[in-house]
Amino acid sequence: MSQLEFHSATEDTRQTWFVDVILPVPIPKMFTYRVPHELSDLVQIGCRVIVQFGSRKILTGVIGRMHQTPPEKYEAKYILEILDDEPVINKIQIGLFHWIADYYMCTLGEVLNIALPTGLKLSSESKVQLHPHFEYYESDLEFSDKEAIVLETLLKTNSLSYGEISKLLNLKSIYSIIKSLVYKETIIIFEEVKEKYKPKKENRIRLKPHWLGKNQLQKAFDELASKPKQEAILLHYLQHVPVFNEPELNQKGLIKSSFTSSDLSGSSLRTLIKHEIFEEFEVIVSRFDSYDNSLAEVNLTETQLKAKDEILTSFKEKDVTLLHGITGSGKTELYISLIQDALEGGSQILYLLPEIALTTQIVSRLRKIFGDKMGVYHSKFSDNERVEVWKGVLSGRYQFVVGVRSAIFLPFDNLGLIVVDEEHESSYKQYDPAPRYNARDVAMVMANQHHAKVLLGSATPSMESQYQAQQGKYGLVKLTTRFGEGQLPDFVVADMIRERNKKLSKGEFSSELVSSINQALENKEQVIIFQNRRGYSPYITCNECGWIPKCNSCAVSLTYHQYRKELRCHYCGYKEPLPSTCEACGATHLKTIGFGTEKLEEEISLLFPQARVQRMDLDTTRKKRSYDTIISDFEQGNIDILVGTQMVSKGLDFDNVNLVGIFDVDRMLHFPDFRSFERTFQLSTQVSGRAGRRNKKGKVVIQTRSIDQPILKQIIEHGYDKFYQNEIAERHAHHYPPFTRLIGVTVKNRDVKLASLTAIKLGNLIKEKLGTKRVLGPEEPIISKIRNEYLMELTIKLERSQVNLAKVKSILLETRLELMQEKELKTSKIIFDVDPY
DNA sequence: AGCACGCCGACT
DNA sequence: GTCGGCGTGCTC
Repeated sequence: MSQLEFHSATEDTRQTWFVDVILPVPIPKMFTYRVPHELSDLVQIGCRVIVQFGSRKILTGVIGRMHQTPPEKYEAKYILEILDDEPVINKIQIGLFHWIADYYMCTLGEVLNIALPTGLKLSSESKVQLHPHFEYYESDLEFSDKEAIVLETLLKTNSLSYGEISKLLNLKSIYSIIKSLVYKETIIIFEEVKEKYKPKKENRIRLKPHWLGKNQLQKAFDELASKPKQEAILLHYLQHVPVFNEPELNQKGLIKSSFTSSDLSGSSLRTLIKHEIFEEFEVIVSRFDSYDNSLAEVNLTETQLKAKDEILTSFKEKDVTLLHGITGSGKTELYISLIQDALEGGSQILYLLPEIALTTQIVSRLRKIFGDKMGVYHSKFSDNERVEVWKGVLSGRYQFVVGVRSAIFLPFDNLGLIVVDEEHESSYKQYDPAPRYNARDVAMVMANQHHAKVLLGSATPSMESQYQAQQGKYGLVKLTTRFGEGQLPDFVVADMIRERNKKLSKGEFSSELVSSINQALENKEQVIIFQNRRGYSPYITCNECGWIPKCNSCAVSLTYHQYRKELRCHYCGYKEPLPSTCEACGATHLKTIGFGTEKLEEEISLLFPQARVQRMDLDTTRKKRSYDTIISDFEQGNIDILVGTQMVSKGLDFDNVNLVGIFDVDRMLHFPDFRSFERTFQLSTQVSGRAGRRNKKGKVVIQTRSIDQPILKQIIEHGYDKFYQNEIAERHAHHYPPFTRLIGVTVKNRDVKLASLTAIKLGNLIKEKLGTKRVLGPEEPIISKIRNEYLMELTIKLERSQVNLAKVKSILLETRLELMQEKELKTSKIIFDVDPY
C-alpha cells in the first residue's frame, strides 16, 4: 500500500509529455497527443505510434516533436501505443520531411506516406463483435431480421468487418443497423490493427543437445538399428553437419527443407522429433542472399584516374560536382572507386539511379565489389524486402545503398557521398501522387544536412545542372574518351518526306534503315530500334466514316494492343476487346494508324523474315524476371533485332550492336513543351550510345520529316556544347528554366465548366497578386480529361533572383484556400507542382 | 483523405 | 416508409 502511494506521489511530480505526430493524412499540420505516464520514458522523436484519429480510425504516425505544452483549444487524446524502442526515422529526416512539404507545397502526411515503406505502416479495419454481457438467446430485446442475421452470424464467427456485414446482408449502408445494435448494447465496435511486415522465418532441425558426443551418438544409432528410414535421416544430418568433429555446429542445425528434398521420409523425421532425438526450431533470416565482399577489383584507366582526381579536388571547394561523361566513358567505374573511398572513410553512401537504369546487370556488377555491405532499394521489391533494407540502414548493416528515387527517404544518419547517375532523367521527378519531388534536388538538400558531397553524372546533363556548373556553383568534370578505344557512331538522317516522294521507303521504313539492317544481319551484328510509343497503334479508325474509338473517362483515343486484341487507355488503364465493326456506321473495316512498338515488331518481322525480333517495353517487362530474360537473350545472341521504348536507351552494354535506329524522332521533337528539344537531344544521344561499343564504329539512323531542325545536326555531331549554347539562349530569351522557376498548377473537376471557371478565377487572383507577366494560362492541356476529371492548367514563372519563393508559395496556398471557400468551386481540386518536368 | 451525419429523391 | 446518393465539416 505504501508502495502504491509512493508511486502516485512521484507520478504527480512528473511532467506530462505531449507529442506532435505526423499522420499520413493530407492535412497540413501535425496532431498533438498526450503521452500516458507509463509511456513517458519510451517516447522519442522518430518512433512510430498508434493513435486514434477521428471517432474511430486508428492510424500509425511518427513522432515529429515532443514538448510539454498542453494544447489550449482542445483536449489531446492519448497515444495508444509506441511501436518502436528506437526511432525508425531520424531527426535529420524529420527536418528533410519539413523541407519537402514546404518546398513542394504538400503536407507532411503526404511526405510520410511516400517515405515510409508500406511494411512499416499499419492500417486498421473496423470490426464488430458481440458485447461481452449480451446473451442472444436470453435477451428480450426486439431485433429486425437484418439485426438478427448479424447477431446469429457473430455467435458463430466471433467478429465481422464492415465489408463482411455489408456482403452478408447484401446492403450498402449498414451504418444504421450497426448503430442500432451498438445502442442496444448487443455488439461492440473495435479496430483490428495489423502489422504488415513479417520477418522471414526458416525452420531448422538439430540434434537434441544430450545426443552430442561419440558415445551418445553411438547409442542413437543402436536405437535406430532396426529403423532404416530414421537411420537414413540421422545419417543425412551428420553428413551435412559433422558434429563428430565440431559439436558447436549443431547449434545452427540444418534447414528443414533439406530433409524433404531427397528420398527421406517426412514421417520418420516427425517420429525422431517426437522421440526427442531431433528438435525443430525457428530462426529469422534475411530475404536477401548473402555475398562475399571484394571479389572484384576496379582498375581505373589513366583518364578515369585523372577525372577522379579532378572530382576530389572539386569537392574540396564545392558541394556538388557535375560529371559530364559521354556514353561508354566508364562513369560507373569512377563511381565505384569513389564509393570505395567513402566506405573506407566510414560514411554512408547513396547511389541513385533512375528506374530503367537500375538493372540486374548493374546490381550484380556492384554486388561483386561491395558484397553484403550494399543494400538495393528498388520498386520491384516487395514490401517486406523494403522494410529489411530500411532496417538494414538503421542497424548499419548497409553502409551503401543503390536505389531509385524513393531511396532518398531511407534513414541515413551519416551520409558522405550521394551519386545521382543519369542526373537529367525525368523519372527522378515524381508526378503523382504528392509529394511531387525531384530526388536529384532533394539529394542536394540532404547532402547539405549531412555535410556530404554530391556527384551528378550524365552523358547529357540537364540544362539546369549544366547551367549551375557554368556559373561556377557546381564543379564540372568531363570525361570525353570512350572506354576501350570505342568510337562515336556515324549518324545518318533519313528524310522521310523525300523518301516517300521518291518512293524509296518501304512503308515507314526508309531505304537507309532497311539497307543498314540488312547489312547488319549479314555481318551477324545486332540491331536496336527505338520507338517511344508502346502498343500496336496509337489509334484505329473506321475506313468508311472516320470513327475513332475513344476512352470514356479520358480525352484520348484508345491504343490498340494487338497481342491481346484489345483497345487500351494509357491514362486510366481502361481496356476493351477490339470491336469487329465500326460502332458508328457498322462498317467492318477498321484500320490502324501510327506505329507503336508492337506494330514495329510485326513489320520488322515481315521485312526481315530471317531475323529473330524481340520487343522490350512496359508490356513485355511487367513480370519481375522478364526484363532480365530479354536482356540475357539479347546478350547471348538469341535476338537479332531488339525493338523498344526508352528502356533500350539505358545503361545496357552490348558488344555486338552496331546499328541503332531511331524510328520517329519527330514525335519527341514536336512535343509541345519547352523541354522537347532537351529531351530529344538526351534520348537520341543515349540510344545512339548503344551503337558500336568495342573497337568498331557504330551507325545510327534517324528517321524524320523535319530534316531542317538544327537540333538534328547537334545530335549528329554529338555536339553537347553546341546544343547547350543554342538551348540556353532560347531559354533565356523566353524566360524558361534555368533562368526562371516554374510552378505548374492543375485544376481538376468532374464538370468542364467548373474546371475552367475555377482556373479562370484562380488565374485572375494570382495575376492580381503576382503580376500578369508571371502567370501563363489558364489553358486546356492536350489531354483535357483524365479519369472523368476535366483539367485546366496554369504555369507560374518566377525569375530566380527577383522573387521571394516562400512568399509566392504562401500567396498561392492562400489563394487556393480563398477559392475553396466559394461554394461553387469547392468541388475543384487545385494541385501545385513545383519545378515540373 | 476518410468518415459521420444530415438532407433529399426513389424504390421495395 | 427505408435505402442510398451526395454535400459538408472535422480530425489532436
